Amino acid sequence: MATIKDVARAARVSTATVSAVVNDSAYVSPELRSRVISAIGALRYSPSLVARNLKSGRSQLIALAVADLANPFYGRIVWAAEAAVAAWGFSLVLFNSDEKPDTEKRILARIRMLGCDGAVLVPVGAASQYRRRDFEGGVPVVLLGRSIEGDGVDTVTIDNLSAGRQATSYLLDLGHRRIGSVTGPMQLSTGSGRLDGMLEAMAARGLAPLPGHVRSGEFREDTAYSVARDLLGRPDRPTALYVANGVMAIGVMRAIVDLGLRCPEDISIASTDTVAGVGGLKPRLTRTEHPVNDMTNAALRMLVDRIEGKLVDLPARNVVFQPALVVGESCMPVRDA
Amino acid sequence: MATIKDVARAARVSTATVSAVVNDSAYVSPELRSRVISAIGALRYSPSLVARNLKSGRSQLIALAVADLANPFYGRIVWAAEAAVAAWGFSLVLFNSDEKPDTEKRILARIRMLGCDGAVLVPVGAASQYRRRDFEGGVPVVLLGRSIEGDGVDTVTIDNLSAGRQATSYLLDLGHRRIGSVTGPMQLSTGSGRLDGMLEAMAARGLAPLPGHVRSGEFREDTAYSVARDLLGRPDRPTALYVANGVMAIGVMRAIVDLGLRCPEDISIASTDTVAGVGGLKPRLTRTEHPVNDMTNAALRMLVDRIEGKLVDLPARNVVFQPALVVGESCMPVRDA
DNA sequence: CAAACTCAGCTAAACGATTAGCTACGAGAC
DNA sequence: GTCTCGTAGCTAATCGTTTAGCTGAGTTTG
Repeated sequence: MATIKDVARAARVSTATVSAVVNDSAYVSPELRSRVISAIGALRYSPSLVARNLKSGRSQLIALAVADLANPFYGRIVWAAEAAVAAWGFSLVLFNSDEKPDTEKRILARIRMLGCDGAVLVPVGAASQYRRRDFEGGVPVVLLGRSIEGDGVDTVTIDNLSAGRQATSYLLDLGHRRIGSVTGPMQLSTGSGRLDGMLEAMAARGLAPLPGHVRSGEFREDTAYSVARDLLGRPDRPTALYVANGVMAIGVMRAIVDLGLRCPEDISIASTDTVAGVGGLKPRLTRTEHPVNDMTNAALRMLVDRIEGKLVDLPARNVVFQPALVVGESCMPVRDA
Repeated sequence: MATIKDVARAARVSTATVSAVVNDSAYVSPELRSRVISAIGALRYSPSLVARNLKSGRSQLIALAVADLANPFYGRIVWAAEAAVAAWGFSLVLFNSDEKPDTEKRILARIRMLGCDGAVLVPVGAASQYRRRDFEGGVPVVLLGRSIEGDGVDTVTIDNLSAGRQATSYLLDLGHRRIGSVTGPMQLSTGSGRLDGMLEAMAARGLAPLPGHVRSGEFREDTAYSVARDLLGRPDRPTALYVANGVMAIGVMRAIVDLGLRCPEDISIASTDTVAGVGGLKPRLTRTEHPVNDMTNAALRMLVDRIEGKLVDLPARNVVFQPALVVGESCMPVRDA
């Protein structure tokens, strides 16, 4: 690989002149400029970002650590983040913490070593270990999707309470009273928040789920499948279910099919989040959706602001997005028992 | 951020000694070693990969450029690649060329500037611009998923011919004769290969699709939707369709629903590839599946071999994986007309 | 006892850029 | 003709590591 010295030698100028041409940072006479340019072409020179970054202290890298890459929801975040990062002139370094706090810790250390200019994190665990700018030293961070007690750090989240409330209210409006829920881990805001919203909606009408009708577990399809199989196998099974995320909804649907039940005839399903691209298959889920693109863009905008130092002294900001109810065909009015 | 000099000063040793302790690259007396270790702890020192990489010429970065991040198929590749890259001790830099050759070109330049140690590329366009080790100078590359004429570069692909043949043969075995196809761009091996496989299977029984029953377009849901709407709206519509990828299959399914048709009663669908997580929804697709994990791991293993210089002189290898037919409920025997 | 080894730990030169500060040349002012 | 000023382009320091090669004290050997 050709270096700036090779170019300087070939063009019979100093490295400073080459640098000036490359970065357009100082006036260079047309004569020398053209010599430099043709030397660059001849040697197929491209400046080393590594060297440049060592000098400047910037790496042009933004890290994204998601909680579970296997979940298509995070796939959409990755997609949006890549586009946003590229638009800002950075490159995206992707990590998967796989819902494991230990892995996340290693990732944070790695992000620091790589000298990433900033990081967007979907936090794992309930830890308040995330502090702005110095969560592990120096790197600005924005938390995405899940909120964390440990304050002082910028966050972008969804209103989980509202998500649970909206979906459940829809079921209640259809006349359902015996509503169950398959929800995520209680230590995550996305788990407890959505369930709280569901309970709140029911409480507002003087209702509460029957004992055993609320189950929580990991945000995974197979977890949801087995939980749903059990829950729906009971004699007092609910007439409707609120499912707290997209892949879980798929698992629940699979359980319904395998139990010989039909959706929505035998059981109505409303969820928060869905899996993109299942729109063509029957029944289309009734669910609340997240503005994934807007959320991701907001997170990156906040991060870049921090990186560019505009907001050094600003206190942490917490942006909350609202979910929207999208009606499919997975719910129908309750049949009189 | 503390540097190696700070640590050296605090521990009253030279930077060489600190380096020796950090990298375990030379014997250091227990006395000095412990001084260094405690200084590292006190200063929260972590070595700068940027500086290290400048010296070593390695970046510990592996780039992955996929053709379309919005396609869940690539989501699975990203997932598998992140895991494999991390297991090898590298970090993953992710790019989306969005099926645009221009974007891909910029990405290649960027990969080069970042000094990535290697790159896995899902090539866009038919270009033979990809040459091993010097496709743009210096960076080892493995092409994944699509093959390219321009030889001399390692590739990992799927047997597209076989995929098309298997899916179509299944439809033929069910008695279908008027089979159509919604397939991808002909300039991509994944487009033409799968169609060729389909035609081959039909030809083997002395058949061929009717004119207008074979449509090609971008590998996108909305493209497939409109193509399918048109194709299935015709009076001589096929009794079965072979759809060349997962998101297209979703689009076709949506078109079927919107036209008031039923699958599989009115039309059978067999596809290559599917969208993960739709397993719970009806009807489950009959499709050929790619061993995405194996393919991705194979690509990374080949890349790492090149990076470590084991195979400098080895000619390019082309590994081809076999698709497997997975039977769902989207097909049924043809009804006698 | 001096020569020959060992080897822990140090000094300093890279790696490939950026950039502060210097040089030297030409033009304008008197 | 000299002095000043402006400026194109150069020299060399710097970023934070790694590492070749050196130093000097301690040990062995004849």
